[in-house]
Amino acid sequence: MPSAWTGPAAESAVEPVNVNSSASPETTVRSSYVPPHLRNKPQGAVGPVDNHSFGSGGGGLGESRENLGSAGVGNSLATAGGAWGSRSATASGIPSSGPGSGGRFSAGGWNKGGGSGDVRSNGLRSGSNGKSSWGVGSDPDPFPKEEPRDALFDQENTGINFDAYEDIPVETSGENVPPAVSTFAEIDLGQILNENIRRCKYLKPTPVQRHAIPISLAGRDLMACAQTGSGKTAAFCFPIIAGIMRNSPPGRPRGGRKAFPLALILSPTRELSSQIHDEAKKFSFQTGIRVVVAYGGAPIQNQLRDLERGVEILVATPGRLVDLLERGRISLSSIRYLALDEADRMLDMGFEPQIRKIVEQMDMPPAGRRQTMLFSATFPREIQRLASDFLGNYIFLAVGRVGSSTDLIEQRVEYVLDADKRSMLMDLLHAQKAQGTSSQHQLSLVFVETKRGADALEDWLCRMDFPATSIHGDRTQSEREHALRSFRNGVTPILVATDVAARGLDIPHVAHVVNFDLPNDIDDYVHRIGRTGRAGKTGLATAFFNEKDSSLARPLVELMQEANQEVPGWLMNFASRANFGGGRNRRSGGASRFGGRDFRKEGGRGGGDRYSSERYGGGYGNAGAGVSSAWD
DNA sequence: AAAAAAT
Repeated sequence: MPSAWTGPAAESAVEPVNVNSSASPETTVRSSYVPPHLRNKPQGAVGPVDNHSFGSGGGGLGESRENLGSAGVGNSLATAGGAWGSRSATASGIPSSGPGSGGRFSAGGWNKGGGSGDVRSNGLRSGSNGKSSWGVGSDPDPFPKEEPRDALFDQENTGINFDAYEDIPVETSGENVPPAVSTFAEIDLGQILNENIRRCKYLKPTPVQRHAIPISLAGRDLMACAQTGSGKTAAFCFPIIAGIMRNSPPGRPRGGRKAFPLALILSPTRELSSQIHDEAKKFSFQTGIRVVVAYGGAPIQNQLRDLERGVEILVATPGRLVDLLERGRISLSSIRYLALDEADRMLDMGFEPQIRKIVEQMDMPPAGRRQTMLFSATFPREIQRLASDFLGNYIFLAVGRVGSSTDLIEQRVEYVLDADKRSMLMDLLHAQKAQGTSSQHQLSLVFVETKRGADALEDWLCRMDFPATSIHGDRTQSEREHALRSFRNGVTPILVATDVAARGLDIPHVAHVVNFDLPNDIDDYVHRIGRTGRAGKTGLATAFFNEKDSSLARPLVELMQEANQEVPGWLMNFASRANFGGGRNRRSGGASRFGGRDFRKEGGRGGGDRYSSERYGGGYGNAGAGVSSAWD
């Protein structure tokens, strides 16, 4: 069901890279994952193979992404009319309406003549130029030698407010917990990795890194509560990479069709896997370590070929990995490191059978002969069972959410009838646009409840001339990747999303999260608003609330009060009117913010014992509430 | 009730 954006005309509007002249290509074109089916392809093959529905515009998309920071992209930066900057667009001589974009850009309101056919051809050209100037080396080295490499390493850390990390509460428990470090220099990660850390401009470790890295380097299993944006990915990648370098530096490919990865990183969504893959590749630059990603929605042949070329670190979603295992193309017998990211999310999504199959029923070495790291935002019973089954004598680490219970995220709730939501959203987006400067994108992430709703809203926004795109599970993988990329780099600074984007995705600089439709579960709300105010920056979250959301009123008020937010009187009324014991909405006061506890402390070690609802570590607000359930 | 994930 292609939306307006999937047509060539729409594509032309979103394709140009942003217009902000003050931003260099290096900082505006984010590092992004190149899916297997786009790698090392002769140029002409990209469009058709890619299978996205952008028509003839397709080839350019993959290309411009593949050549980060290339001259080609710079070219389009200099000339293309960005969606935000009508003035610049016209100043660059781009017609205010072009072939194929007529109707949609006549309504005015957002910008006049932001995109055009000319722009699209520019985008395409940039792709081709990039291709020819940089080439796509046929070797696995992801970083062509000069500028592009710096571009990649520059991306993640710009503007992280490290001071905001200082106050984050951290708690550890377990036997002989290795002491935390306060600098990277205190840990022996090896020279190459240290160099990559420097390239990434990581000046000092984040709290989760300070604790998790020494724990993992000491060879201990780890169960950790930490959110994306806290530096979690590096926290489990550094020890893996350092360990591989120290104990079994990558040698020749083993040959044969079966791959024998040394480390496995499981994550719930394709986008998250792809993001981890990007990070891991940066960290293992010039180590010889090969990082391969495998997930569904992309042709398996390319992943098979990548695996055949050798893999030390495999990043995967569970479904595709099971497929590959069943085909006998991967053996887990060499696994020495296992990391499960967003474990609660994976269980929510029904992955437990696949995960258990991967970890327990294939040929992976058992706990004790491998090192296991489990990350989860909450600690319900299923996670606890998973932990006692997968981990041995582990250390428990809980890290507060960056910006939790602070005023880093300003939460607003507006009473809006369904019929008025669109016009209200329009007002917010206009206000958001007015706040942005020409050099700084003000990204807005709009959550809706259904995939249909996402399509509808995106279509409407586009018709109203808002530079919007969408991400949800009915879109093809390449559409999803393109949407995310185009959002991240500011081409379409409005992203309409279902909960596929609620967790895990680390999108820097989201200025505004709009809950166009509120979720039913307060946990989901917390995750959604967590897309803003990241890495110590401030953010704004606006929710549209009406009678349909009554059951969320009480937990929402509690949450806002904990975070010292101003709660509107009418919402208080909803909360007091709400029938008591609103089932699952009542659960999880604080676990999503400062999560959980070491349940071993409660004598519930092992199997069937239900954990008590008693709390521990009360110093951090509502810690641990998430594990008591409505069933108790 | 919806979303995500292997085909």
